Amino acid sequence: MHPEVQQRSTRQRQVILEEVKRARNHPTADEIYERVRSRLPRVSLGTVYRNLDLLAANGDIVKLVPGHTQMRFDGNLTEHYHMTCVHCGGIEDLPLNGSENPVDILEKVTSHLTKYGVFGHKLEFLGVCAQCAAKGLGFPGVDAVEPKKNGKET
Amino acid sequence: MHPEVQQRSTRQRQVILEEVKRARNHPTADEIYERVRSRLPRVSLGTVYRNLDLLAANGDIVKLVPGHTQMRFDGNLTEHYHMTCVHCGGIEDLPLNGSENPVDILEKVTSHLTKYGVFGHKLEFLGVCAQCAAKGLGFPGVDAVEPKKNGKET
DNA sequence: ACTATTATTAATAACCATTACTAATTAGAT
DNA sequence: ATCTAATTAGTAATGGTTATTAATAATAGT
Repeated sequence: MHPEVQQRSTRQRQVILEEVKRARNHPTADEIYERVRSRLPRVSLGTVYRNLDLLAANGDIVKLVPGHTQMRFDGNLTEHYHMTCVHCGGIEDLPLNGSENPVDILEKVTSHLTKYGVFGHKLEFLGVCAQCAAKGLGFPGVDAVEPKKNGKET
Repeated sequence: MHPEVQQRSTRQRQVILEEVKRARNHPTADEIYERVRSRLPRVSLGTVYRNLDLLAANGDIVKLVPGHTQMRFDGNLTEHYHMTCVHCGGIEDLPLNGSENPVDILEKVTSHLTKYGVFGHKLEFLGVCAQCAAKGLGFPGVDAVEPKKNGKET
């Protein structure tokens, strides 16, 4: 390909990498920013963002990207699954015949990866972490609903 | 419980519901806004957002919420799975013993729902929709990388 | 129908995570 | 030591969503 853009080794970059490696909690960019700032007080937030992306592109760290960024709405109330297009971010229903549970679906899809343009999946579990459980927070709907500023529902 | 907040029937709300029901493409809030605006030109974007949430709370439509909003970073390069806490949004590794593929994991987890605070999962497939495929876009990394304004990697 | 109450609205400002911009700095090659 | 382009700090801009507020309008009670 084209001549590779040579990458320089900066103190900022190596500290950012160290802090991500050290963190045990899948930190956000601003969490990394704070950690780095305690060592390099003049570091810029933009520098942190740029290097996190760069390090992820290098494969030194992993960037956890949500399946989609904007909220989307569905008038179809029947249980079904979705496919997010990695190009346009659009969501469409995944036509699945005769499967009723996620395990069956996953098996079916992973065995016919190329059909419907599917080449992978995002699997994410929902739950309550130990820290929140310790605060008495339980499963949503089951226990008390945490107070909202406005009394609005999610 | 407390006296239910009575809900009024407004033209805006019913049009918004109609448009979500009619849409075939899991529209975003601003897409709904545009559709509604063609029928009610003076509708406000805030009204659309508020009613979408309200309709979703009523169970009339479904709100597709991304697993997490902020980007997160992981220094652990070994393949593993994550759990998003529905309360704090934090991500933690899911301790799984002896499983190596998502199917096994899903089976294990869904059969021990209460363990580790897991009560559900988000399953999202990644692929290329028909529209993008028609434009010649293929799987990322396999075909041409779409041009970025800045030449930056994701 | 009339009024009172209060949910709802339009309009706009605020918010927050992320990205873009720009002039100054600095790593690394010559 | 010098040169050059990658990188930075600082800051502005962006985009999706939420909050605020005064005006409007849906419903219950009369």
